Amino acid sequence: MRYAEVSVSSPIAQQQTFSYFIPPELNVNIGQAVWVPFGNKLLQGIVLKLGQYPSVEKTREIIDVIESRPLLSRIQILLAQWISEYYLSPLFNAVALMLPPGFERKVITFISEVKITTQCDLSSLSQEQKQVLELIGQRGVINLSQLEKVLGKKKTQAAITRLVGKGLVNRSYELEPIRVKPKYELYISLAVKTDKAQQETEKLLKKRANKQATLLNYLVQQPSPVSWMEARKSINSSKATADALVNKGFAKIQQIEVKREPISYEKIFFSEPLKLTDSQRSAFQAIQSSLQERKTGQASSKIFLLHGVTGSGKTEVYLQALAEAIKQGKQGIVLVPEIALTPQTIERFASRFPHKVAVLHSKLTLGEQFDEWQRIRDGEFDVVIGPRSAIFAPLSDLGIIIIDEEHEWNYKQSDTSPRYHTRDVAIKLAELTGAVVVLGSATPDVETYYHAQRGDYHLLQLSERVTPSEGAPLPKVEIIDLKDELKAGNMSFFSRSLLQEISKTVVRREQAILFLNRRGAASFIQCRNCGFVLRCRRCEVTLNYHYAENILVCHQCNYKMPIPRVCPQCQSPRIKFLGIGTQKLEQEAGNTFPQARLLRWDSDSTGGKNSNQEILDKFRDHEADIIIGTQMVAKGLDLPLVTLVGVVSADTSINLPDFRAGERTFQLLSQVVGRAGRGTSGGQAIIQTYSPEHYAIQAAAKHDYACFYEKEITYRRQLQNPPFSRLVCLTYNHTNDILCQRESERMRCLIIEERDSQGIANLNIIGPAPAFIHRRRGRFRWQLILRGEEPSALLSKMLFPRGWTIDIDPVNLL
DNA sequence: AGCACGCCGACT
DNA sequence: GTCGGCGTGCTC
Repeated sequence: MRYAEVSVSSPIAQQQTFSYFIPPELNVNIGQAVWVPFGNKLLQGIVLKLGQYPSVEKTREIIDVIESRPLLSRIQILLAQWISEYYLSPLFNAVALMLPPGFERKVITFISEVKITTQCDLSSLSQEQKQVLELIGQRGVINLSQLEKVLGKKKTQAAITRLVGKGLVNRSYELEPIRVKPKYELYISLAVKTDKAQQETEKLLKKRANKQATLLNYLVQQPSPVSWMEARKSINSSKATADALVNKGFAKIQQIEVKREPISYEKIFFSEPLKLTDSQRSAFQAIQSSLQERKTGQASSKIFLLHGVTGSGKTEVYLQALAEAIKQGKQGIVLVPEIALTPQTIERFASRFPHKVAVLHSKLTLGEQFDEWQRIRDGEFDVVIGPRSAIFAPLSDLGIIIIDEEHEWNYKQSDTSPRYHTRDVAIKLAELTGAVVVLGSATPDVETYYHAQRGDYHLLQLSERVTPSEGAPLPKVEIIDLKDELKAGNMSFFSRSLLQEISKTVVRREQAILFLNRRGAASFIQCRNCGFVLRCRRCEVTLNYHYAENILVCHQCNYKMPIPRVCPQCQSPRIKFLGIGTQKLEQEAGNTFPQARLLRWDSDSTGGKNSNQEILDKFRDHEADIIIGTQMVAKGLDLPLVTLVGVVSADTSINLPDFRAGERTFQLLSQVVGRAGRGTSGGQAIIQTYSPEHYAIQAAAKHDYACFYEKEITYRRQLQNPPFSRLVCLTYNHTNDILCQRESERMRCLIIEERDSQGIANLNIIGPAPAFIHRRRGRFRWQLILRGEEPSALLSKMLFPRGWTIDIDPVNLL
């Protein structure tokens, strides 16, 4: 095996690997990270294959291995290759999902002057070139990106190219410094035998060196080296005291590698498995027997859908299923939506499997993430819990994958390539490892439920509510038609019914949730004189007014500007604020219920690391009576004092031009309505809407998933939308709208050509059309949507110029 | 993504 | 001529 097929971290690499010669002195294995020369620079790469022959005639040599232990297992390599092929993403991007946090290192370019300067032709140089030379002259070497900051990117590039051509300057490359390192702490221990130390303690006491005596005595009692920081704190010692003992040879201080731990076990106690209800037990037993079958290697991949309303005890089923997998010597992954990754969730798992639960989470410091990853690879954990990326945790023997709230859209990575869906990756991974997949939700994704109905997945139903009090009824839901309120002359945000119930709730010293799916105060501002509406300069959307900071904010690009005194178009000072957001609602609620204490929870009110938790804690401790918020309030955990949920407007998500708008609305409403009455006192919910007859609203009010599903699946079948077809969303970005349209039309023709040459039937091409948000961050966007049985197969043979993004199985089409 | 190379218009 | 601007092609 003299050649390696390497996936390199260059964007041009796309789907291919590159062949490199393995120098005889290097020991190169599959899955290893290596340094390779690529063009004129050094890149990181991962060895995916070894072979006797290269795939091209001319090869270069691998420079060195980065780490002797392979970073990727064979299964992970297969998974990365599948992701790259299926989602049409560059291979290295797929590989990178599985690398340890902080692994990737950028190349930094430096510019330096050439020593033998021939001074003759300096006069013929341009302004920029002279400037560059001058800057370099000051220090000898300069970072290219610093230079670009001073002179601008294009100018610098041009100037440097000419100067290099003339032989006046040189380029050199260095790697960005390693971002994470193992953490070391000072540890102190005895350097002599115990009896000798005790003798010395006596001597020290006689000499009245009490501090040294105390420390020495403390060290005598420790069986192993102790953290110097802890020792210092517990006996109030000082560095001078320790140094004195070290110098005399009685103690020694050394650097010991420590792992940063995100879970603090101080307040976590072991929890026993709970007694299961009948439906929980039969669900558990189905999973258990599948796990046992797997062990003997008989069954094919098994996927379960655990369908149960909030409070029906899905988590206990997960816990016992995990315990079963662990009993068989396997490990498990638990995926939760990012927002649900609160200390309570972690604690629930950590207390059942003490010190055996790893957390992977973007809010952890890079160092914590790095250590956690290393420890998972070292086999220190049985369970890994985290958001979607945790599916790539380096476990050696995976037995079970649990995806909680499987309908959550966050499980699809939509912003960066690879645009993968965690559920589909999990199913693929289960196929490769033989693991069992458990999908859990109260409102399953329509596509998931369809597969369960067809028997592709095994459906497990949890019918009754178990927590906190046996059989607590689901909240009673009232739908308010806002048209009737208008007719009755009620112009406020609160219907008469909601107003009354909020007052009653506050008086009873209970809590209420007010839900509104829009941030800010006003969703747009308009001139009363000429009708002009203020829009973002870079995005084709209205600017939202934010009350707290008294500014206008673009919810697409976060552009901020002060409120103009007069209309920019007609100079009229009569500007009005229209549309409602959480900030405005908070203000209104303050006026309407002056006696109530309010709290707002949306992405504007949460900034720091723990603030979500802080707000939640504050509310749970009854430091507020009413919480006002966006989707976040729908996902909070148990809030036993909440007896009223008010949906101020159910209409924000219902009218979006996306075939999943109904599903989205149903899920959101079901979730938020389910927040009421989780305690013993029961609860009720009020949904305000202008479309009271809409099936999603009706079904959510009745807590009737089956009813919603039947309607929804009928529509999907009629319009041939997923799960009856598969979609691909192609978006082209350009600063020029005309070019953008032209390119989209050209691509449409190419796709039709390819479709017909391959003889593919049943493939619709919708568009091109401007995207719902036509302009974002200064770039126009046009879309093509493909709908068919296997739309991605066709695209893999095509070439897409820069500016195109391809989203396979998109989760939203906006 | 960078970077080299090559072609074309503007200007000393 | 020469410089800068810009499109094109290449990286095992």
